[in-house]
Amino acid sequence: MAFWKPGATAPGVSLDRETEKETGENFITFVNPSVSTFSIQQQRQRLPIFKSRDHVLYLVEKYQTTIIVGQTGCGKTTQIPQYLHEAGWTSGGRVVACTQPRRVAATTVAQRVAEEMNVQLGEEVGYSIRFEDCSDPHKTRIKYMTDGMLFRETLIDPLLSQYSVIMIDEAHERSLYTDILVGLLKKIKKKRPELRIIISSATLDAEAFYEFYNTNTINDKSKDDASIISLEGRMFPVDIHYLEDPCSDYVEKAIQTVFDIHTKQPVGDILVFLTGRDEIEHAVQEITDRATTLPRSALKITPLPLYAGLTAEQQMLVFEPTPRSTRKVIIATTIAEASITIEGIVYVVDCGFVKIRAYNPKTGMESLTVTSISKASAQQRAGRAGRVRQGKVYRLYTEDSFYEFQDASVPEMQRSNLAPVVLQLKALGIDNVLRFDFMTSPPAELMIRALELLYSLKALDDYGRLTVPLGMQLAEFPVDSMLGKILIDSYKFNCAEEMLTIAAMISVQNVFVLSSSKVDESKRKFAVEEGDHITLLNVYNAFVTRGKKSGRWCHEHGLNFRTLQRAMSIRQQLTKYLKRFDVPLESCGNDTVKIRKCLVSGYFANAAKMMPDGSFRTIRDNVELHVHPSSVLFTRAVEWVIFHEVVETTKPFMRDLTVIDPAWLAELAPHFYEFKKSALPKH
DNA sequence: GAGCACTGC
Repeated sequence: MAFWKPGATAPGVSLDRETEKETGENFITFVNPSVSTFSIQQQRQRLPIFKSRDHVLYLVEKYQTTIIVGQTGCGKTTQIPQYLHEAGWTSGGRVVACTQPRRVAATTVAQRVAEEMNVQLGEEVGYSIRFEDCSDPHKTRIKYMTDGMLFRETLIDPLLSQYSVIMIDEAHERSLYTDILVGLLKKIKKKRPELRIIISSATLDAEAFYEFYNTNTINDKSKDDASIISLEGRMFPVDIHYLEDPCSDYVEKAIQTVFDIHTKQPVGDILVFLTGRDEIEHAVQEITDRATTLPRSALKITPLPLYAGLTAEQQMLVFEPTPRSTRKVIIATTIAEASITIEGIVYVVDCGFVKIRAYNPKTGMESLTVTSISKASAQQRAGRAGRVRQGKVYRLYTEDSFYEFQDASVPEMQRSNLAPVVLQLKALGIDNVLRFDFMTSPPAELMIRALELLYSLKALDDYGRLTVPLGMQLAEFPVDSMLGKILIDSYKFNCAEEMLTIAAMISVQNVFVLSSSKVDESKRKFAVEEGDHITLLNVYNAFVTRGKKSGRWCHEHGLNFRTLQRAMSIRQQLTKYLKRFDVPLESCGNDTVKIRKCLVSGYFANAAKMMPDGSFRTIRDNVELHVHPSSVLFTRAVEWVIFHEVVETTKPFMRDLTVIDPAWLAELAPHFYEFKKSALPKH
C-alpha cells in the first residue's frame, strides 16, 4: 500500500504550493465566499489550518492516533479530510470518515466540502445520517456521518475495514456514541495497525484522549503511538465582563443587561442564554413591555425566543435579517451553544446555568435540573460573540464563581440509561460490559440497573448473554428497549400496525405545539379516556387521513408538522425492521384492550396506582409520582396506569400514560410481579 | 393539582 511520506509531494498538492501566499490580510473577504474574488483553492489556503497541513499529515502518518485541538472556525472539519484525500489516504477504494454529533453538521459540512472539491454531493464526498444515506458505496471517498451511524456500521463490520482514517469530530462534547466509538476504536486499532484515528476536540480534554490512546508506558516519547497538535483558531477577540457581586435573579439581571447594552453599546445583535421555555417567554414579554419606555428616537429592540419546542417556522425568525433601525435580541436555551449558529451576534449575555437531564439508577427516574455550566460551555457561549467581529460577553456571575465551574460537563455516558449501550456492546461480542475500556467508566449502578432491566425484558439470559432472537433483535432496533420489546411482541395481540404508530409517536418530542391556547382545545379533540398512547395514535391517524399529511392542517390543530413528518419516517424505518424480524404486520382495528395489553407486555415495570389524594405510587417500589400536566389524564381520576418515563422537575412527573387493568400485570409479567402478588387486587 | 434542556439510531 502506497502511503504519502513526509517530505515527499503528495498527489494533487503541487498546484496548491505554487499559489501559496502569506495570510494576514482582511479576513472578511473570504468569510463570505459570494463576495470573494479568490478561487476556492486560494480560500482554502488562507484558512489558519493550512499552515499546519504538512504537520497534520506527518503526525497522521507517523502516529496511529492524533489528537487535534482546535477552536470552532479553524477549518479542521472541512479541511483535514480533504488533506487526507489529497495525500492518498483514500486510494484503493478506502474511505476517510468524519463523525459529527449532530445531523445538520454532517449534511452542511459535506455540502461545503463537495463545493470546495467541485464534485457532486453523494459521489466523492457524501454523508450518512438516519433516514438519509447520501453516499455511494463505490465512489464516496470522504464520508461525513453522525457518530450514531458509524456506530451502527460496527454492528455490520466490527473492524470498520473500509475506512483508512476515522476522525471523531467535536469529541469534547462527549456524546454517548462518541464515547462508545472512542472505546471501540481503541480495540479496533490493535487489530488494524494501518488504521489511523483522529480525535478532534475544542478544549481541555485533549490530554485525556492522548493518555487514553497512547500505549507507550515508558518514559521515552519516541515510543509514543499518539500525538497532540494545537491549531490556531480564527475567532475575533471577545471582551469578558463579570458581575462584581453575585445576583439572586439571573432572568431579571439578563433583562437589565440587555437594556444596558441596547442603550450604551454600538449596533450589533444580542444573544442571551437562559435555561428553559418559562424563563425565555418571561424575558421576551418583559423586554417587549419595557421597550415601550425607550425614547422614540432610539434604536428599536426585537426580542425573539429560541428553543427546541418551537415549530420550524418560529425558529426561522431568528435568522431574519434585522432592519437598520432595530436591534435583535435572541433569547435562547443551550440550543444556541452548538446546534444553531446565528450570524451577526456581537453581544452575549450568559446566565451561567443549564438544564441537565440525569438518570438516577436507584429509582430509574430521570431528573431535569438547573445546574452551573462548565468552563468549556462558558467559553463556547462567549465564542458566539466573536464570529463576525470583536464582541463582548456579559457573564451574570462573578469571576470567582467562574473558576469554581467544572472544566467540562459530565459525559452523557455517566448519566444515561445504559440499556441500549449494554445491548449494543453485547451484540458486538463484548460480553463483559462492566470491564469495557471506556475513557470514563460509567458508574457501576448504571450498568447494573441496565442489566436488570434487560434481564426482565428477557433480552439477556441467566448468564447475562444476549438471547436469540429477542436480545439480538432489540440490539439492532433503533428504538427504546421497552418499546422494542412491545413491537416484537405485538404479534401476540395482532396489533403491530398500531404499535408501530405509537412507538414512532413516542420517539418524537413536541407533537403538540407548546404555549398556545389552541393546544388544549385541540388536544381535547384527539384525547381518549384510555390515555396518551392511544391519543397519540389518533393524532397520527388523523394526520395521515383527514389531515392529508399537510402542514396547514397541523397548524389549524395546534400540531407540530415537522415532528409528525419525523414520526412518519421513524414509523417507516421501524416497519422495515419488523418485516425483517418476521413479525406479522396486522391491525387490531380499534381494539384498545389489545393495544393496552401489548403496552403492558413491555412497560410492566412502569406501573403505578392512584392514591386517594390524586398522586400515584409505583407498584414496584412505592415511590410517589404525579401525572404530568401535558398528559390527557391530568386532572382525571383513574386507578391503575403504566407510563413511558418519569422526569423529575418540580416534582417527579410521569409522561405518556395509559390506563390499565391490574390483572394484566399478573397475566403478562408474572416473572416480574410474582413476589408482589399480594399487592395486586384479587380477580 | 399546573408544566416540558439538548442530541442521536
